[in-house]
Amino acid sequence: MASRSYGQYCGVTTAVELIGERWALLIIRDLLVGPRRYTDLKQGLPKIPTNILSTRLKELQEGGVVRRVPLLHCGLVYELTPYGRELEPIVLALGRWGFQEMGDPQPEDVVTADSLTMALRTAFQTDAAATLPPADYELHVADVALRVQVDASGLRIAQLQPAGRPIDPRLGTQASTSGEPDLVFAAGPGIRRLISGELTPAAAIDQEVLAIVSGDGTLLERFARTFHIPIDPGVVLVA
Amino acid sequence: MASRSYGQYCGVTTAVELIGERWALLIIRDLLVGPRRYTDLKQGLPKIPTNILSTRLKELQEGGVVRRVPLLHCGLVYELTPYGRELEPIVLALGRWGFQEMGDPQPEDVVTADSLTMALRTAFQTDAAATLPPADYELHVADVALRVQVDASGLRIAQLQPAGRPIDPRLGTQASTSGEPDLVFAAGPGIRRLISGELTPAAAIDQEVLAIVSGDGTLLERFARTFHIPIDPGVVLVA
DNA sequence: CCGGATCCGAATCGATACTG
DNA sequence: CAGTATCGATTCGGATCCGG
Repeated sequence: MASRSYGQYCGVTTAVELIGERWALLIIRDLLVGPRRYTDLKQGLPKIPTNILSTRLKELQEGGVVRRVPLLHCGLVYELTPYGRELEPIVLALGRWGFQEMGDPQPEDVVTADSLTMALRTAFQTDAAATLPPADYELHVADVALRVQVDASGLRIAQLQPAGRPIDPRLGTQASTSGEPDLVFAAGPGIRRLISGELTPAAAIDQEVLAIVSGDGTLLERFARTFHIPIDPGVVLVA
Repeated sequence: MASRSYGQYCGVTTAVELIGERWALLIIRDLLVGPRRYTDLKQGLPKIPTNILSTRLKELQEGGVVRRVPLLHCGLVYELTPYGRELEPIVLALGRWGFQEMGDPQPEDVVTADSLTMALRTAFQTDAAATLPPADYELHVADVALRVQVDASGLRIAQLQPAGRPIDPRLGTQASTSGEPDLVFAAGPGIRRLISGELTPAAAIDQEVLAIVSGDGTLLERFARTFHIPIDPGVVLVA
């Protein structure tokens, strides 16, 4: 099954042979959020053909990136190996890099819980979080709902069921959430322009990119400072 | 020509749509060394079909990653845009990640000047270079020859012609090299095991992984400390 | 429902040949 | 030097099917 070789003895080449096939890095992105069942991955990657998903999972296992873990009486999950988890900073950096040229969504584009979770991680500003007071948000984008807790020690994101309860904690990085969030707000894909700094929180509300559901709206300012990906001006000139 | 979309509105997805096609990241790796002609790229990627190379270059231009620059009376070169150059830390990190699972070379595998140049950059330890005295190496691997200059201010690598002179300075990141190197040595692909720390310099010479051509052999120790990618023990256990 | 395997047409890739 | 053109080999995508 040795994938088509590039014929070079080089670290970059080896990396690309391990994770460069179509869909592979998106599978890894989702697994960076937490272990996932085959079906979870399929739902999180709505356009992936099932044969491709199973082929990639097999290849990633052979490459030592992914591991298959049976759950007692509960099916099985795929998870990253320690080697696979070393890709986290790379995937986050790629997400930041791609963010700058995302443009506006295609009509067919969806936002999934895992992709939004990772997007928030890519945008997370550790130093801002360390200097600002803690905050506890509930964020709704399209039909995904996230509980986002920020304090000086870092970032914690839990995925909520449409109903409002966190999903299966067995599978999760999701620790149990407690109490009520300080701010609940809903946004569309235009939230990207809040994170890029193109829009202030006030402007975002004005343009109906974002709406406050409940809680202290002034926290949006803190949110925007905690999650931020500056657009490099050099990039815009080039594009 | 909009490449097959993954159907998600996400930074990682956008990044993979821009640079995730087969061969794209290897083209970028080579362009990170310096601007290159079409023919240079073809030689540095011996197994790439020419139609794929031209297709990728077109796509990378549309994506704002690569730029086509005519040279006065001298043909033209491709170079990274500022946006493309932002990929440097990502490609270096991928190279380090892949390095750990490179294993031994396939019989067909080649080592190119650009891939070796980038490999040295991935392995470069800034802090070791800052504390160690400067050094000036000439390194031969297979039929590529590099002049590698290290001092506290950083790393400079020039590609030498088989004859021994640096190649066309017009195209180069290659500044003119001066004087004689402190150490000239030749190695095979096993140099990887020196860089990983599996082999000491003495053992590398012993096993004929590496041979000193001229100069002060004790500098090999300094070389090994300057260029180092530790193998994560966790990885080995998993693999 | 979970975790895939199979089949088949469409698109892409790879190898070679050829051209301004 | 800098690519196109062509064409068979592979892979991908979409749908269906299957065993537990």
